[in-house]
Amino acid sequence: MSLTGFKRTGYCGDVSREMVGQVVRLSGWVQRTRDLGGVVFVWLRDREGMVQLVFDEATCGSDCFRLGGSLRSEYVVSVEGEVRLRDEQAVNAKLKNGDVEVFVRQAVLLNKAETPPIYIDDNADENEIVRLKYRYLDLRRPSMQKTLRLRAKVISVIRRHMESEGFTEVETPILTKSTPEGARDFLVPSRLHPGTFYALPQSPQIYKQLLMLAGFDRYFQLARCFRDEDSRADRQPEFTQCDVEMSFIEENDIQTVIEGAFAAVFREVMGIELPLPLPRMTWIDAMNRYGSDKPDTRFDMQLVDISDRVAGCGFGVFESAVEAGGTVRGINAKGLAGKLPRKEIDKLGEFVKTYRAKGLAWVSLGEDGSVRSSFNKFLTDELKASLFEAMNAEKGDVLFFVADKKQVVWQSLGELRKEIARKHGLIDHSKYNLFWVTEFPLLEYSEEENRFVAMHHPFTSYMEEDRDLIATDPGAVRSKAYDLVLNGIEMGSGSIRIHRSDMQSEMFDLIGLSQEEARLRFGFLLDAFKYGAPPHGGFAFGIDRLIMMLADKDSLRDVIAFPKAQGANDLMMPTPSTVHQDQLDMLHIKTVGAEAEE
RNA sequence: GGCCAAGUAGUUCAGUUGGUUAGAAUGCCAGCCUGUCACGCUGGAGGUCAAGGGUUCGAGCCCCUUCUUGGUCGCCA
Repeated sequence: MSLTGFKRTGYCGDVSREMVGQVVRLSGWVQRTRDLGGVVFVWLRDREGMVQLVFDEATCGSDCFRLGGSLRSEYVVSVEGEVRLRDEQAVNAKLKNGDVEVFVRQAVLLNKAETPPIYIDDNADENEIVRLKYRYLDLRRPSMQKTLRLRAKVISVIRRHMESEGFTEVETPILTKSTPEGARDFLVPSRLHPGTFYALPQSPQIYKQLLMLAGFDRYFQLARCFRDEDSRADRQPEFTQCDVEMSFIEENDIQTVIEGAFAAVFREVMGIELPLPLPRMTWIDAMNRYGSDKPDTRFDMQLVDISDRVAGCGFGVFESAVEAGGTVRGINAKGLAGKLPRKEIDKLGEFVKTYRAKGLAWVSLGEDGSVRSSFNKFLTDELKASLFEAMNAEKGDVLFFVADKKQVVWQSLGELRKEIARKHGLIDHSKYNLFWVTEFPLLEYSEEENRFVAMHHPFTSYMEEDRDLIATDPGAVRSKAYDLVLNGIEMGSGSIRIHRSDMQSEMFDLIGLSQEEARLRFGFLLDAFKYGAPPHGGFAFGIDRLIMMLADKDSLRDVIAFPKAQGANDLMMPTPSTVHQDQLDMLHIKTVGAEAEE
């Protein structure tokens, strides 16, 4: 049927008490029908919500009444009818406009629908596979509609904030150049240049630095980025970030702009005032206290270094770790002795092993004054007193210790404190703890590659006061890099960049990138820096993750309209998919994986 | 690349020690019903138990392989 002459007067969800007596025209999808024989009730749904239609033969005539009875889930209809107040006992309190209903006078069936494979209902609990396969139906759910509209609002707020701060939005290419270091690139073969490839951008990093050189001074972009790495619940191969760069600035200048954007989002979208400036925490402080460079500070349970106190205690695990240059640290699960029986503790022991800890030492202080421990034999009164003092231990506490290399201790205890907090409800979910982590190390040593690699990226500047360490102790050099952290999730990161080509070459040397390779990959950048590059720095934060936090979702898939599944595939289309040999020929690709078997 | 979990009706799930024709709820279809709102009542249809192989008189269940999906470690400048 056509829609001729049937223009709607408003949205189903907006029909309200104030409209009683009015004749309205509505269009939407049938949510549910209840056919009582002599009267048919139909819930009609559109993006604003639902309203109950009443098909009564006396009001709408026999043809229309028959049509009402033939409606099924997700049929598309337009109706005209009068808004009436419901009888008091017939009010549905669960519907936002459950006190009114529309008595249909005319109806047009615009389209039928097959029985949908999933329920269009927020309470439905379908498998992710089915939801993703029928994403266009999944998106009809009110919660999905709400989340995507929240997303649009957040993006709008960010864009307005950046514009008001004098930033110019510039689009940078999607077809760009593959770079060494960092994540794997998605590659696009060139038809015109056999054997060569474009790469999809992991971020517009180099472009935005070149824009600073070009004198734009303040740039931003809501940039789509691509990384060919394995997915996680909070990691998609394709994602959107707000990418920012500024000239003639120091750390605090860019941080002020960024936290202003977050404050605007929290104010306008959540109605929450963030106290500015946001707190700062140095990287080493974050690692020592929380075992993570993105600490969740909504609960305490901080790490305590007990390396000095266990020297000579006789417990081989502790002593050998310290002797090997490692460390022994612990956390105190306050008052959880009753909730952490031996079996639970053993599970936590398995838990830390996934983070390469070899084991988990523990001391449990019973309410009755008893003390049980995995290293009871070595727990002399003297050691007990020392440890309890260090750990601020009282009756009812459970102490956990890991002895290993610093990185392993940090990570395993950092994850363990989060795991305990999650399981025992120690997290205050009403909090939004947003703060900066600063002074990241410039380099980290890669055991695998047997060299230093850039912790942030190789364009990051170091702190002047650490210059002398470059020659003597590169691993200790701090950089002008900073992350923004929200409730234990990394929102984004940035840095002050290197703006002189000699310093950039020095950096490439440090990470073992040969002059030839550097010239091949970044020659244009080194050249560009010769023509008057201003001091500059920037930041980029993930839009998807921010929305995930604001919408209180556990997965990025819930905040992206058409997300990828874990295997970076789209289950709806589906893709990736094979292509015709003709297309491959044009791209000078000769095989389709057949020879991979060899 | 590793580890863990899952895959049974359109959907969400149950399925005992390996034993008759694989069940429930919901959805769907048909009939009845004038105030339902998770409408109700009656009846009906609906299954490659992910795929392949093996063990067995007999496999949804046990074993092997593969595939798919989720979580995760590594990885993610």
